[in-house]
Amino acid sequence: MLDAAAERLVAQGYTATTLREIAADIGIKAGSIYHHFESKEVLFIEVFSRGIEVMVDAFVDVDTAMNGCDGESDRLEAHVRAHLGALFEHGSFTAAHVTAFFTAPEELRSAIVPLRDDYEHRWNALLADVLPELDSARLPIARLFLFGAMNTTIEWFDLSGDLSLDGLANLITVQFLEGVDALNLQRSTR
Amino acid sequence: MLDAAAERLVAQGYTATTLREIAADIGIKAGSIYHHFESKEVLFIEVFSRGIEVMVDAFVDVDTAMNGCDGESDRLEAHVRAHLGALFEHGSFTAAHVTAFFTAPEELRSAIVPLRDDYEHRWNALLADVLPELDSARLPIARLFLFGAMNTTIEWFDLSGDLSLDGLANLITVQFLEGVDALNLQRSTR
DNA sequence: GCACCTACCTAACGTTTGTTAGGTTTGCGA
DNA sequence: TCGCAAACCTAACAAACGTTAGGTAGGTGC
Repeated sequence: MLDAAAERLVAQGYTATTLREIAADIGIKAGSIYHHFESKEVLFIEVFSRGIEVMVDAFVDVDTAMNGCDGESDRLEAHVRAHLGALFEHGSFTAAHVTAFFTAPEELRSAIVPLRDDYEHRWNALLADVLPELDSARLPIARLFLFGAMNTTIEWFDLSGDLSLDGLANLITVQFLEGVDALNLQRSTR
Repeated sequence: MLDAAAERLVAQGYTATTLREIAADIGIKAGSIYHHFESKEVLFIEVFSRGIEVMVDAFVDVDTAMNGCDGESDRLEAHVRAHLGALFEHGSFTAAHVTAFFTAPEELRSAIVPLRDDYEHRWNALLADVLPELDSARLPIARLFLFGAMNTTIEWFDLSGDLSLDGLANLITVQFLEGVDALNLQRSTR
C-alpha cells in the first residue's frame, strides 16, 4: 500500500493522487485506508519518511563498508552510486522526494524537512573530507551542484538503457570533480 | 492574470491551483476567467508557452549580441547567465517549467514538449560549438548535467543574497567546464 | 439616442474529493 | 466452538472543484 502510494505520488503529485486510486491499486476500498492511517497527510508523511530512510541507509552502508581505506574520489563515487541506487533500485519512495516533495502541502513538508536536513549534513561532511582545499563557504553550493546532477537523472535516465548505474555514477563524479572535458577520458562505461 | 496564474503554479502545482484563487488574486470572480480562456488547461498552456518564449528570447539575444567575437567559454557563461535571468528576472513563467511542469496533465505537457525540444536543441548546438572535442554521444548528458545545475538553483538561490546572478553564472560555468576544484580560483564573485 | 461589444458577476450544475459512522467478514487463540 | 480483534466494506456527508447559462455595467461608434 505504501508502495502504491509512492508510485502514484511520483507519477501525479500530491493533490492529483486520490485515496480511491491508491485503494483500487491494491484491491481495497478508499475508506479502508483509514484503518491504517488517520489521514491522507499522515499516509504520505510515512511515504516521504521511508524515502529518506532508504537514502540514509544507503549512505551509512557505504561509510561502514569503506572506512578510510580507499581513495577520496573512489569514496565519493561510491556515495554517488548509493544515492542513485536509492533513486532507482528501491521503489519510488526516494524518487518521490525529487518529483513530488514540493507538490505536498506545507504542513507535511515541514514535518519532513528535518529528516532531509540530516541527510544533507552527511553530504556536507563528506564533501568537506573529499575536498579539504575547497572554501567552506562554497561547500553548500558545490553540494547543490552535485545534487542537481544526481537528482535530475530521474527525468531522463533509463535503467534498461546502454548506460549502467555504475557508469552513470562514474560520469557524474568525474564531471563534478574535473569538469566536462574529463568525460571523454573515462573508462568505457557500460 | 497570467502572472498570477504563473505565480500560483510555481508555488502549488497544477492541480492544487484553483481558478477561484487566481481570480481572487486579481480581484475578479472565477467564472470571468472563461471570458479570456476557454478552460483551465488552455490558460496554463499559455503560461508554459510564455515561459519557453522568455527562455528562447534570452538565448537568441545572447547569440546575436556576441556573434563569434568572444571566447567560447565566455559565450557559454553568457548563455548560462541568460538562462538564470529567465528563471529569476522575468516573472514566474520560466520557473514554472522547473517546479510545476510535471504536475500538469499529460495532454497539456504533450502540447508544450515541442517548444521545450526546440530550446534544448539550441543548447545542444551551443555545447557542440563550445566543446568540439567532446564525444557527441556524451553531449546530451553533458547538457542535462548543466541543466540540472542551473535549474535546481530556484530551490535555494536568493536574488537578494550576497551572490549575484552574474556571480552564480560564473560559478556554474566554471564548475561545469573545469570541475569543483576550480571554484576556489574564481574571481571574487559578488 | 441607439445598438453593440467587452468585461465582469450571479447562481447554479454535476462531479470528485477527503472523511466518517456503522456494519460485515476473516482468522486466530483459548 | 466461542469470542474477539483486525481488516475491510457500504453508504453517505460536506466541501471544493471546473464549468456554464444568463444577466448587468460601462464604454465606443454611428
